[in-house]
Amino acid sequence: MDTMFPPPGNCNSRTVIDVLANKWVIYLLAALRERGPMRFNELARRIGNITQKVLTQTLRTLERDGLVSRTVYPTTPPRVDYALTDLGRNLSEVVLVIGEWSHDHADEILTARDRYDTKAQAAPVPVN
Amino acid sequence: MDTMFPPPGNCNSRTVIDVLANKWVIYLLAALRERGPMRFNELARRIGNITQKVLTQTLRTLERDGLVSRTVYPTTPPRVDYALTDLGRNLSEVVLVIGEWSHDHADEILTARDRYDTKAQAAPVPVN
DNA sequence: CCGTATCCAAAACGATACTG
DNA sequence: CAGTATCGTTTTGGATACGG
Repeated sequence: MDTMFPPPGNCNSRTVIDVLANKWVIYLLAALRERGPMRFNELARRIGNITQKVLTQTLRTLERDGLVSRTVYPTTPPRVDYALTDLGRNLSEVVLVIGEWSHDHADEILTARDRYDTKAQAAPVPVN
Repeated sequence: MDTMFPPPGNCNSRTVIDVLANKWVIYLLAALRERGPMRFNELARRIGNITQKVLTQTLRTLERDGLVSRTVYPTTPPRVDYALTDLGRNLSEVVLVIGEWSHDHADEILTARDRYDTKAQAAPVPVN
């Protein structure tokens, strides 16, 4: 592979990258990886700050992409389990790498951000 | 680390993950990793389908986060080079992992997507 | 060449109400 | 419990024009 992301159109890699370029997808894959199969509301609580609508949407696209499986148990009330497929578990390894890097370097990013904002603040902007 | 993405508020990891959850960021880091320092228009051509506005925006946030450095050579016409910082180069390793996975599994995703769409199509929807 | 500024369209997201 | 449907807002992105 001489070039990783050949400019567009004919490049399949990009369509996959676009899947991962979504924070909800990353949180979801991470949660399912950590805890195994989970129910809808369980996932919602675990992720936090996600609405039903977005959770549903995200789960559907992951199902469509063959990364997550959906199993319905016809009980009352209904029970629905979401789990990683083999492909999804495989991808979750990548997510694990992302998570570890984030954990390890979060403070460096935040520090850089502070420094940048402080400098911007120091610019000689007239009071009015 | 018992839990990778503790639900929100107090979690620094998430703010970093949110940086990477952006296709332009991923493309940019990949391009700079592959080819070393690049000029503005060079980056634009390399990535393709990105507008000046978005390229500028993305570069600024990466600069703010300490991932990319910006060097201006005061020639006429001006020359501006963008390069990975040490931190950015470090993160680009993660991007490399993403890129490789995408390359290797793109067809599986696309196949799953086709299968899903075909099934949806097969649903017994009345003509009207 | 390397941007910024502005306006506009499209997509993502949140809140809320309702259903099997 | 596990969703769907609708509406309004916010965010993101594209197109274009202009400036150092």
